Amino acid sequence: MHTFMERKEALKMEDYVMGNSINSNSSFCDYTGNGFPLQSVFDSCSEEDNNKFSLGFMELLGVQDFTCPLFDVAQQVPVSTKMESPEQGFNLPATPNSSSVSSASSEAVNDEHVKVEDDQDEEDDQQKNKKQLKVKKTNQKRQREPRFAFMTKSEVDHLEDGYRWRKYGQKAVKNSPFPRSYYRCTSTSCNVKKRVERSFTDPSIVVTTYEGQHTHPSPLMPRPNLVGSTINSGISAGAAAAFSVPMQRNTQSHYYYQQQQQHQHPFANSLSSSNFGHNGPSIDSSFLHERRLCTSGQSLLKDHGLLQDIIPSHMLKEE
DNA sequence: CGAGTTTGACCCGCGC
DNA sequence: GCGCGGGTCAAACTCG
Repeated sequence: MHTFMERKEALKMEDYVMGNSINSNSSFCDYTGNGFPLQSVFDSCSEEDNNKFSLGFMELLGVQDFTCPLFDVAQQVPVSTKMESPEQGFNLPATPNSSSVSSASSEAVNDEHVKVEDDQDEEDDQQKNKKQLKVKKTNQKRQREPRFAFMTKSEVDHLEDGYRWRKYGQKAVKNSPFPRSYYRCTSTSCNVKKRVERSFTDPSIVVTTYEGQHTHPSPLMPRPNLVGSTINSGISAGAAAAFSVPMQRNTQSHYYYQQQQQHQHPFANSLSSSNFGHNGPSIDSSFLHERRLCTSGQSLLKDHGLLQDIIPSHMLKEE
């Protein structure tokens, strides 16, 4: 946990990636190729997911139409394992009980089954736990929450975003001297996770990946629904709350607000400036264009404005 | 003492 | 099938 002063100091450093070291030192492809795969940015990308994405996660962002074509890259999760409907998927709070009906139900059944089996051998508690874990994993693995990643130039790894996080893991990242930290929202029944890692191409850049949606208001942001309006963009408050992008809070609102005024929040800027949330077709084509260019993997990053903060790296490529 | 962090071990998916 | 890497768990530890 960083003190306010530390945060403040760090935030002074905060300078959304655009026009900064990343594009000067490396392309996004370089970047994503180093411990931050494209799918990690937005990896809910199957055709089916695209629909869900557009109806759920991106709906939260106020974006619908542009998502499908945008996020069909690098999809790795089998379609059949994903949420069965938007209502069961991204639209619902990412709680263990509701993240996926199919998952939750099957999980419960399997858990029960496993328990019955293992009760025969009481000494096998550990094994039992592992079994349950295994079952859980096999069922949970399939469903992936939509992820949202953005990069921030900051000296501190863990950016304050209004939510409380508990670190549950840290892993060394291949090809990177910087470890990746795993955080979970401390609120019970809220299984939002985030990963924080530092770009090794530019150690001053922190890559934060959010996964899931908060099922509760920010403990440090008593009226989260005001955030959306404050941002003055197409982004919904739900999206802001869901992905808890570092933004203004009561305790640090002034600075954050200034950040937003000067740089604008990545969400705010990119979304509003791109007609996010208005189902505008224009954004679709432009993003599509970017994405195509990106997937071609040829171009260098240019200044997209703040889009670079929230748009997956593969979308940030530009001719 | 509770909440959060650290860290080694484990599991799983994926690529070869 | 095997090895690697990502993601998670959970015991031990730290801190307030």
